[in-house]
Formats: sequence, structure tokens, C-alpha cells
Amino acid sequence: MTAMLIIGHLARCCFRVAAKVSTNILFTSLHENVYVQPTLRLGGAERGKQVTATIKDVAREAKVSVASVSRALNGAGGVTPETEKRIREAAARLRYVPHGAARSLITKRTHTVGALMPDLHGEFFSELIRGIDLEARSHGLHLLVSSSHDGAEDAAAALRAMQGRVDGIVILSSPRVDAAFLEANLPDGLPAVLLNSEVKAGAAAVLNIDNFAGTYAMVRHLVGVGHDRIAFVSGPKDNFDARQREAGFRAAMAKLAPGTSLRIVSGDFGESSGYRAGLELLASKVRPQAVFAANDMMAVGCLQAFKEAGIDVPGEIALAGFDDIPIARYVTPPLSTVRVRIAELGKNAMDLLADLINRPGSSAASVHTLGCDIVVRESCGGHRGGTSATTTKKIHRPSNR
Amino acid sequence: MTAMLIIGHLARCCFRVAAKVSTNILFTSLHENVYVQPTLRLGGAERGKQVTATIKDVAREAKVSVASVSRALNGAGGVTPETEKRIREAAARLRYVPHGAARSLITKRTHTVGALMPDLHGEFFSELIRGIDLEARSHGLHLLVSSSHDGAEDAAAALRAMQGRVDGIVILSSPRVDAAFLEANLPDGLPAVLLNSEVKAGAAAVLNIDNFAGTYAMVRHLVGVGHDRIAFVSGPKDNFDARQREAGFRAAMAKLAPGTSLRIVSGDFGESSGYRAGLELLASKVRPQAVFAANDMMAVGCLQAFKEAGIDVPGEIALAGFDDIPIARYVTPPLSTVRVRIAELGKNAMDLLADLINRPGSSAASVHTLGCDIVVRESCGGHRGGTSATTTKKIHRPSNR
DNA sequence: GACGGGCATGAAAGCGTTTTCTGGAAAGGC
DNA sequence: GCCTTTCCAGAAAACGCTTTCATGCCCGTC
Repeated sequence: MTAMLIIGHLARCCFRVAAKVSTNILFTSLHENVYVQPTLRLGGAERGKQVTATIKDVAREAKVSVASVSRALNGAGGVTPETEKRIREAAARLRYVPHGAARSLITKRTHTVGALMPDLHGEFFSELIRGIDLEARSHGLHLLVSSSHDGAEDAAAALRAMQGRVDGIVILSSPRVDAAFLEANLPDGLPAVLLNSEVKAGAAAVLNIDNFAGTYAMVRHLVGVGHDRIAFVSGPKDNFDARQREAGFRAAMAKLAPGTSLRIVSGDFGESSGYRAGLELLASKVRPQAVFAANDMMAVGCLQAFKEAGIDVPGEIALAGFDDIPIARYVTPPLSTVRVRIAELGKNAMDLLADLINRPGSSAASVHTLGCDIVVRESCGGHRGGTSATTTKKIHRPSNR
Repeated sequence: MTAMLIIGHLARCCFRVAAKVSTNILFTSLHENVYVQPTLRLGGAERGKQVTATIKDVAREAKVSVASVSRALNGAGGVTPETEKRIREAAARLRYVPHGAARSLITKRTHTVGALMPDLHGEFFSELIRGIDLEARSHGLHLLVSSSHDGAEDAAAALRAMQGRVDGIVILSSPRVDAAFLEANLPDGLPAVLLNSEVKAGAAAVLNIDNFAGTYAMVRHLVGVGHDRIAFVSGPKDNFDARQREAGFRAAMAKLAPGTSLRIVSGDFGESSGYRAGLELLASKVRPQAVFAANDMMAVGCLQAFKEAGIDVPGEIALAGFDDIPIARYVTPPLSTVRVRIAELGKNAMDLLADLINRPGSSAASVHTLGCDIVVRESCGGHRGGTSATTTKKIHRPSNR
């Protein structure tokens, strides 16, 4: 097992100003700590303390009315090309940027969408935000993030605070942020997309990962390469994904390995619960041929337990996970798993939301599902010996029957 | 090496509505696809299509003027307890939430901060956002994220769009978003905190990771456990962190292993560049005793190269990385590395920014540095055989000399 | 040559707040 | 008992924008 020591806190007073005392000095304090008064940049319209130009300044500069400026800059027509040019130049000269708040006050559009999510570490969060942000930008929308809340009150407060600051919202469900919570706290009339949520939450669209199909396909693969006695390590009971994955497993086993008695040990998605599950499975009188963990972290825990017990993976026991976290590729042996295309999930959620915003009621109260891939690496056995390190092949696409 | 195959796209039409065709059906379409007209919830003040109560509605409901409502709800005093109670009740009854845009129009405060970052995957991004968001919330601020842009124009557009929507901004530098870029695009007067940036960018505060001290300390450790010929795998030349790390390495070697000729091979922070560097180092006539990669991904690449060549790590060659990405713990042998406390970086950035916002000019144009820990695992040799899996000890704290 | 129809432009209303200013009532001091 | 002070509450201005409406002006048409 890994033992680890941390040498350090170098620089315990880890937060210090330029002129620090250690030898490891990087920045000397060439920079004096004085406030540089921002220079005014208004062209003809100096206004004392005003630091940012308004539409009035532009109007004055271009010698037109504010109405014309608005029309010209918004391309609403009704301005001669010459006037428009004059206005655009004036605006550029003044570095005019319309005041968002003022604009949305009258427009009722903020061009911002909210993202509400539980306190989340790691890849999942970042990929999701990435997908959402990317797509939001392509829709001309900004992204107001409120992550990192655990409690329901926390989330409720965040939701309330978003009131009126966003045109719509993407919500990633968690045990605390469930259907009931949403029913109570989601302002109706606000377009919303629910991720990984139980259905039936008001007029919101719902987008889920196809946990069921993912587990099903992995079981199919495991059975296909000759494993019959497949044990499952389940996730926390209050987690929606976990429940769906378990349901998928049960359904798949019933169909693909009928007659086998089900072996399910419970975990909590944490590495150590996987470790414990691994030990428990090894101790059972009839050892499973394969272990399928409801997420990768637990699979990694299992793997650790197997390694310590000197059990060869996949020789003596096969192993599979779910999520395809980056770590999955780097453990030994590399872990077979079900890949969730998280960024795509975010993108699709954003698309759905944009739709909801632009055409109220269009896809409301609909339920969508995002499929998964299964990624076969070495841990699950039956591996058709590939050679190159990073080849990624999609070898077939199961008929959805 | 790892070969990997992807079986799947289950459900290639991966984005489909409830009533899907596959057997893996999860949601049946109990939910009809109709738009539920949001119910009005205004108390005494039905107003046709109005769906959200304004301060006027509250005033009418409580039979006072809007001014009093504002005063009462903002705790500005000047209202009798009874009136205040009446107003609060009316507001609650109407589910009144002040309109953010209107408020910030007059207040000039948006209670929102922006985060501008390059297109970033993985732990670093999520942890950073997490740190920022958490601290922002504790300051009563919201977080407007704009990540995922690569080009300078992209970032400039994002910056412009944030104009007036935020009270301040945290900017994570990247090769494209450098000092020159900021000079040109950062509106002055807008409080800003620069992360991992060259200094001297207007009136913004700068917060950096102490790359220099981190590398220095790791070299000290490597030398301490008996390695003399330490090779360095550098990062991309246009990356600030990479340059600092290399500088730290050079300085440390000059001081701690004087006379040793420096061996530095260049990489680009990518895994495969680390792999190539590993091969190159193995091929050299005098093989280094230790390899220190400027980040973990390259160290992992090196490790792969060493493994394939049948070189034992740390037996024949020691290895260290930088960042402490999650993967570092899971490779075999576990990777020694320099830990960057990313969430803390975000938190500190946010604190700095809040300070800048609340007391203009307070800590402007200052430079701060966040220290790192070094994490000793098995890959760097000289490992004092620990036993328990997850012990984390801070065994000493180097005198900063 | 008078008239109507576009069409470019300006004036002004209004979005939902906060805040200043003003009014009036109650309270207190002589 | 009158005047000053204090205190609560309302009227109204202001924030920066969009949009409607009104106003001319120019042009074509009869």
C-alpha cells in the first residue's frame, strides 16, 4: 500500500506579499503598493468621476439623440448609413459598452443562464461546466454558476438569489435537491433543465444519463466474454444515478444471465467503500467471476483490495466500473468502464435550455436521455490484445433491440 | 501498453425523447409534452401577464409607499417596527424578490464577480472554481464564469461582455491572456485579480503559485535522499508556471548540487511529451538518477516509458512531478509530486478581489504568492517505508532561510 | 401645387430600484 | 403654549437603456 508523507508547508505563512523573507524569492517589490487612479477616457464628455461612458455620452459625441444611438448600435434600422457610421465611431472612441443591467431592466432578458449544482469535485463538474459554458456562449449567453452547496437551504438561497438574474437555469440534482425541493423552490415561469433528476418536476425539461443502458451494455459485454457470476457494488441509495445503475444491472442479469443468483454489495461511491466491498466479495464462499462497481472510484477501491490479496485482475477476477474518470486509464490494469460524455451532457442541457428560453413551452416537461459508451480496457478480461497505447476504436454498435 | 476499445455508442441517436425504441427503456412517456401555464401568484395585485411581484405590488399590498418598502427590506432604518413587519409580511405573501438589474442600475453594484479562464479541463479548473465560488458566496457575491476560450479575441470578447455585469474579475492567465493582452483589454477601474500572471499589469492584484519554492523544495528532497544527477523535463516555453518551475530547478541545482551539469529536456505538459522525454533520457549515455517533470502528466508519461523499458522506479531511477493531480496517487508506483492547493488559490484570489472591491485601491498592484507542499510517495525513492495507506503527515517545515 | 406616405430623427415614457428631499406629526425644552 | 428637534413616511428624481409616439422632411403622385 501507499504510504505518503507530506514534507512541507513550505512557507507556512503561505499568503504573503511580494517582499517575502525566504530565499525562494521570486518577485521583488518593484511594484509599489499604490493605487493608480484610473485615467478618464471619455472623449469630449469629461464628467468628473464618471469612468464609463453611457449612451448619452455617445449621443452627445455623435450629435444625435440617445434613441438613434440605441437604434444604430442594435441594428434596429431606421438610421441612415452615415449616421450609423458616425455613431459607431463615437461609440468606439468612447469605448462605450452598453450597461447590461439597464438593458435587461427594460428588455426583461439578462442573457445569462444559471447553473446550480451540489458541491462537486473533479472531472464531472469541470466537464459539465465546460460543456454548458461552451454552448452557452454559442447561444450568446453568459453563465452564472452557483456550485458548492450541500444543504437544501443553501441551494434554496442560491436559487432565490438567481431570481431575475438569469433567463433560465440548469440544475444538477443531488439527494438534497430532489423533486420535492424543486417543486417548492423553483420559481415557475423560469425555464429550467434538470440534470439527473427524477422526472415530474413542474414544467422543466429533464435530461438524464442513460445509466440503465450503460450498465446493461456492460453486463452484456461481461457475459459475452464468458463471465456468469457477476457481482455488483452499488452506490448510495439516495443517489439517482446509483439507483438507475443498480436497476440496469438487475434487469440485465435477469435477461442475460437468468438463473444466476444476484450478488449485490452496497457501497457509497467512495473509494474505501469499494475497497471494503472488494474484501467482502473475496471472503464469500463462492467468489464472483467479475465485479461490476457502480462507479470508477469504487472499482479502484476493489482493485486495491484484490491486489493486496494477491488476486490477479483480470486473470482470476474481472473488474468494471462506471464513469470513465481519468484515473481509470492509469490504474494497473487499466479499468474497463462505462463512459459518460459529460461535456456533451452539458451541451445538450444548454441547448434544451436555450430552446426553452426562446420558445417558451417548446420542449417543456419533456424527458431526454444521453447515451453512454462502454470502454473495454484490460481489467475485464476477454480483452482482444491491442497493441498501441492510445487507439480508440468504436468496434460495434449494439442493436438497441 | 494499454490498448483500448470502445464498444458502443449505445443509442447512437443518443439524444432522444422519453418514448424511445430500445429495450433499455427507462422513462415511459407518462409526461405529456404540454406547457403548463405558470400560475399567477400575486396576492392582491393581479396584473394580467405579470408573473413576478415588484416593489410597487408590495407597497400596495402593505399600504405604504415604495420608499418605505425599500427601507424596510434593506434594513436602512427609518421605519417603525410595525410598518416593517407589515411590509415583510406583504413581501413574503407576494414572494417578492427584488429585481437585481434594477437594483444594480442605481446601486452600481452587481454583487457578481467574473472569472475568466482559458479552456481548461480537469481538476485544476474545478477546484479553482470551487474555491472561488465558495468564498464568493461567503462574501455575498455571485460568480459569472467565462471559461473555455483559447484565442485572445475570444477572451477579449468575454472580457468586454463582462463590462458592467461584474464588480470585479478573477483572471487566470494563459499564454494568450498575458500582460500585454490585459494592458489592452482590462478596463481600468475594474478591480481585478490576476492568477499565475507576470506582474505589472495595471492596477490589478496578482496572485501566484509558488512554483519556484515548490521545485526548489522538491530538488532539495531529491538531493536529500541521495540523488545527484537530476534531470528536468520542462514545460512549454510560453507558459508562466513552466518557466518559473524551470527557474526554480536551475536555482536549486546551482545551490544544492553545484557542479552537476544540468540536464533539461523540453516537454509541453502533455503526457506523450513526457513519454518522449523519458525515452530520450534513457537513451543518454549517462543516465540520470532522478527525473523531475514540470508537471504530473509528463511524469506519468515518463513512468510509462520507464516501465516499457523495464526500468524499475524508483529502484533504478527516481521520478517526481508537480501538481498532485488525482492520478498521481494511483499510478504504480505512486508519484511523488508538489502539491498545489488549488481551492485555496481560488479562495485567496476571491478574498483579494473582495478587498479590492470594498476598499478600492487597498491591495491594488500587489503581488502575492501561495506556497506549495511537497508530497513524498514511492516514486522518488528514499521512501521511509510507511505502512498505512492514507497517512498524511507533515513531517517538517523547511526553514525558509 | 397640394397632399399623402415613407422615413430618419428626437422627445419622452417606462423598466424596478434606491435615495434625497420634503412634509407633517409627535415630542421635548423654554 | 410655542418653537425646535426628532422621527416616520411619501413624492420624486435618478440610474442607463429601449421603444413608442410624434415631428418634420423629402419625395412621388394626382
